[in-house]
Amino acid sequence: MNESAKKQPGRPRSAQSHQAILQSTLDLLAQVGYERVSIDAIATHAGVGKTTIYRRYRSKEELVADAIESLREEIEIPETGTLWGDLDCIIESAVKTTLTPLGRQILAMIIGAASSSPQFAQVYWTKYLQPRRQAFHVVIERAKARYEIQAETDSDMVFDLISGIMLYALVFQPSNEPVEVYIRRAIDLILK
Amino acid sequence: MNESAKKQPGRPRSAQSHQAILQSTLDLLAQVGYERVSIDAIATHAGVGKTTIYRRYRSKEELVADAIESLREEIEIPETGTLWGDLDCIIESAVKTTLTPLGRQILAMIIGAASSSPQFAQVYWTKYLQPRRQAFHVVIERAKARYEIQAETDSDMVFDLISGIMLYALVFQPSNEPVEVYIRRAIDLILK
Amino acid sequence: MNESAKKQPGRPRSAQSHQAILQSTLDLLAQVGYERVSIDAIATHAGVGKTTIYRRYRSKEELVADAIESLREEIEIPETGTLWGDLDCIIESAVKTTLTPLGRQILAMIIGAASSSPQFAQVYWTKYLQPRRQAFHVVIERAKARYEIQAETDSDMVFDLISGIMLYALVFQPSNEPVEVYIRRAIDLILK
Amino acid sequence: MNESAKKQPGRPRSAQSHQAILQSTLDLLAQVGYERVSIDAIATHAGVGKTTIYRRYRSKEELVADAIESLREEIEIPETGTLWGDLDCIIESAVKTTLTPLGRQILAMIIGAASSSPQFAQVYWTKYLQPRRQAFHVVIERAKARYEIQAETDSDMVFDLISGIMLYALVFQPSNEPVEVYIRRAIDLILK
DNA sequence: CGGTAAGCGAGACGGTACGTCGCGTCTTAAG
DNA sequence: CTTAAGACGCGACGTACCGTCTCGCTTACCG
Repeated sequence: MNESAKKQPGRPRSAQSHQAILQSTLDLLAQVGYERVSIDAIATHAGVGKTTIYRRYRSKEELVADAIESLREEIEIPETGTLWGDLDCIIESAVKTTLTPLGRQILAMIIGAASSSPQFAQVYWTKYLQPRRQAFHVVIERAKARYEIQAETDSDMVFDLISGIMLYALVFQPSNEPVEVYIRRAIDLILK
Repeated sequence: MNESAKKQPGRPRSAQSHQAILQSTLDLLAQVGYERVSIDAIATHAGVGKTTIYRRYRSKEELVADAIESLREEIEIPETGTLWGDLDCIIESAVKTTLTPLGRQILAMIIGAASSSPQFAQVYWTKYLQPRRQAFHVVIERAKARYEIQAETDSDMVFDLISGIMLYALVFQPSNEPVEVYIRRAIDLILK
Repeated sequence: MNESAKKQPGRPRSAQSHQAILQSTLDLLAQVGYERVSIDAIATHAGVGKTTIYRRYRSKEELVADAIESLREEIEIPETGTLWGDLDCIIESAVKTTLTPLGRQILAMIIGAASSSPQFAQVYWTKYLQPRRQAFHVVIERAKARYEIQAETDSDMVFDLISGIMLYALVFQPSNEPVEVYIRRAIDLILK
Repeated sequence: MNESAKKQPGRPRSAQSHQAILQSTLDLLAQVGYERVSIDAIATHAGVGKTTIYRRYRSKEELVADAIESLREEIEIPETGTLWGDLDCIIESAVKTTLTPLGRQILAMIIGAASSSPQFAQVYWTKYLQPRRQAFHVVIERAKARYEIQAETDSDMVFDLISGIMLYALVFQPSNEPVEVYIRRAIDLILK
């Protein structure tokens, strides 16, 4: 079958080291932030030589990007029977993954890199946001079928608005309410 | 009037150097991004000693923050007579200032810093967003008076949604349309 | 006789690789000097894995020592019939083997190592200098028998003086004459 | 006078750091040898940043060369009244400075470098050996005036022979006698 | 003649030192 | 008392070798 897979000579790269590197990267990233993580620190924390990191990644950016990649969990489409039940699931899940030190750092990095290397943000868009947008589409279609919302609602735009307000709330905390409540209010306004 | 102004002895600080520093900071910020600007480079580019920078700012962050501050233009509340006329002005102005390399860098910086030092984002919120939110409030109130939109519309939440979708669009370019058109569609959805 | 020689099982070590390693070591040693030779480079140049080198030698020092060992040619005692005929042969041979990039590197290495590990120089002394000293002794004894020089001449000391001046000339080039001429003048002075 | 001397702007290089660097270099050089000294270690030992070293020297070689330079003491021409009195002074002084770990390391380095960059040995020759050769010339001339040795003796060649045998003795320890005694015997043979 | 044990090439591994760069501070002389 | 210049201590960067450790193969011998 995959005839090229097992052909390369020499000692194979250690999956264990690989995992340790990614985990340490995420740990330290959450602790001290992107700027202040040093490759040396990651290597030490992972019990690994710097070489082993640089063999896999050309730079801190690449390493961090892959570390973030690695923790992308499965998207599951909630099905509670009501629109707001589904939405609450989505909000909770999104808030949970984004409203952490690590989440903030990742977003900051993506936005920062987006300027110099747009494909970086593109990856995040393709791998992370796009699938959720589609899951959201399903939720909205179901709600339309139940006549909970108008048939002409543009689910993509609604998703983008929700993502936008979450990004915004994350950075600026525009309200004194808990984020979840604020988000729910916003969605309420969008969906009338 | 300001009797204390001319009191301190010695050579006064050069306003010319000050300006050169800010301009160079913005130039290089737009060119290479926050991370890769070096104080040395700014000093050289501005024809100024590093001392002169560090006398005014304690760190790169402070310098960059002030440089960004310095280009904040006056907020003017548009008054075209119709809600959409006003909104178009607001959108155009916002897009114009944000959709540039410099704009992106600034946002990236704010979001990045927001994680480690929240007061950084707070400054941006207070000095930049808050006034615009208030201006937006005026525009919405006028529209309410003209019965263009419902009286119970929460102008702050609408503003946040718009800001959010702009932030989001800026980073992820979720659509193939020009940003302005996309934003306008979004606002349309919000205001029904 | 050597009943243990052919007993060990498994694949025997490749004499071809062995030779390639030694040759590559000497080549690179002459090209870039002891410090800058890397085992990796030797392995690559010899078309051999690093393992194959480290199975034979514990360190770069050992490898280089053996490589040098390997090129030690037979000492032949010249017999031209006159003292100076013999001496000329000795000088020419010595100059020829020492006044090359490789020769210099080897000497440098020996002297360098002599400080940290005296047995290194001792090996060179025992294996290289001692036999020549004895050959020289024969030449001198013959000259004494021919009454060309005084009977009480200490051949060892003369040999050491000659070796010393050659070492010295090699490093410092104290004269504008060709080395051979300079050496001959020195010997002349020693033997009156 | 020296019109160019005091013109350069900026903070002058710290003579104190300079001294600390040289001293630490010599200390560590004597302790662990050229190969095993690390710039980091020198910097730490000297209480100095690596930058400060690299601002002055491009490489370890350059640094070490200058450190060695720095400890060159004054040459004084002995005047005991007899040739052998003078010679004993010279021998003792030479042995004292060369027969130390540091002395050996220095010689090793010079010889090693001589191969790749001959001007390195040339410096040592010009700055160290040449002056001693001249001092030695004076000693020999005085002995000639006292009719202690033949008038046609070539003092340079004698000096070179002595230097050579010392270099040789230093590296190979060809005899069981103390070095001073061995050297004295050698000189005796040269001068008949 | 097929098993077994060492050798082989390739190359990844945990380290150490390298030489460079940027930080924010300090020290000059010049204004 | 500020300025331009630039040295300072520090610490991270990414590279190059070190000597060790797997890998999946030969390659020879021995039972």
